[in-house]
Amino acid sequence: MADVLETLKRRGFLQQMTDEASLSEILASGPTTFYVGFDATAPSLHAGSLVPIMAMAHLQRAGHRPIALLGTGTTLIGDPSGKTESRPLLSREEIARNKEGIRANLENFLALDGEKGLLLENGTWLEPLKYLDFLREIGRHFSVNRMLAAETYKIRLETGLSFLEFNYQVLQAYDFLVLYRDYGCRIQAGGDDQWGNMVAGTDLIRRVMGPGAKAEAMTFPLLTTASGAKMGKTEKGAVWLSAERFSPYDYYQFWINADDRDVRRFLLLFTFLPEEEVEALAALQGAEIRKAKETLAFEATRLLHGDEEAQKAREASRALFGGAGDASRAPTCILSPGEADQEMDLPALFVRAGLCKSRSEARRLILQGGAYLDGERVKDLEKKVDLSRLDPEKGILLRAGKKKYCRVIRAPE
RNA sequence: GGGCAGGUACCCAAGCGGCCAACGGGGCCAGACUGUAAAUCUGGUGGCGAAGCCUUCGGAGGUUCGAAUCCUCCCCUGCCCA
Repeated sequence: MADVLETLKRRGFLQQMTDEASLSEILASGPTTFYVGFDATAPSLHAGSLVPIMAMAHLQRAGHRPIALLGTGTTLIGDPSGKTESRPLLSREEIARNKEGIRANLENFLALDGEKGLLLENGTWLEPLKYLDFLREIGRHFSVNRMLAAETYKIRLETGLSFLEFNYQVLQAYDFLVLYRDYGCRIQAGGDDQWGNMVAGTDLIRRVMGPGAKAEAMTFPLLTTASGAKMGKTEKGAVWLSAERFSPYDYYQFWINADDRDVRRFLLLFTFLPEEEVEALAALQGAEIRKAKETLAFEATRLLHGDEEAQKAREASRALFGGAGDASRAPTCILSPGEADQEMDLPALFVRAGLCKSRSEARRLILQGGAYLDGERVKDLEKKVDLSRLDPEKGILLRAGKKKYCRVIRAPE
């Protein structure tokens, strides 16, 4: 069995470990069960969750058994760790809906068939808990003094921390105990903001299961891009993993627009390319780096959306930005025949294609010279576009600014 | 429950009766320069528009020719006290 911990370390996955020697020993001794928790706060995960997911995939490839734990119970509480304010409470219905989306995201990367990997939800054991029993059996192991001193709650102690949220850590620790006891899960992994919650879990296991109990925790770095933004967020919002919320083309573009300084790190984290290959790509200088970015984008898109979608996205990207490739793969807006028969002025067209939010915004765009029709800059606000004779294949290509494209075509009668 | 301080556009934050669609900064958008990078510079950043109009300053009422600005009630947040 290859030293997967070493691999993870070299590829930049590891931030903190409770006991590196012990972890290494556990992983080397044979197939091991480990878990990573995911909050069910949204109907899709976003790119920020990719680090843990990729780490899980590496471990699974090395023969270990991942448990993806969906926080259907803990999400009812809300994790205050490192947050400046509490989130609105989610209903059970929302959480149930979110769960399905997240499951689909995870299954793109991991086998969660119950054999090679498991998908569990902590609502299963948290929902039936009896308050008094829980306090007596689990609550007594927690020191309020220590929890209050924790760094993750520091901000919240100034701005307000409700008793509800204060319980989050206790519940997450309890999760680990349940998984340890009932599923033989010995390792918890997660983002570095989870460190406090994870260590609370290993402590609880030792206290409840006795000093011989060996449970470990490891965290992954919380990535920021070289320009300081949180990984997985763009100005327009999160980079979702669900194709419905964030198209494969947009996903591809997200990666290809990576900052130069991030390319090496991203290739190591978000692709399975061998390290030598990554180093070769990362060594490219100047404009050549675009080759490395194209590889990054293609591989990352392939992992999430599959080979076919990745190829389509690459075709579109090449066509729009390089002049080669098939432009019909570009994002497309289809007009009904009724719509197409009406003349539209330029602002209306840009709004209809979704490139601008309001007519005012479209007007600004056009006035400032950021609007293009089939590659030609257009500055005439009044210009009418005759859509009734659009070529049903090619349509007309709209561009807003440097990077946003939309092809408008007319639906067949 | 009592006392105090607050709630202004994506965020921070001015404004405290007309000159306010609301200073400034950040962010974001566009342009120039580039390599679909970074940095830099310029312009823009509620909506509809030709002028102009319409909707905004926690919510609802009120005073006034005129309110983000004054008054009343309510909601929310933080701090201190119970």
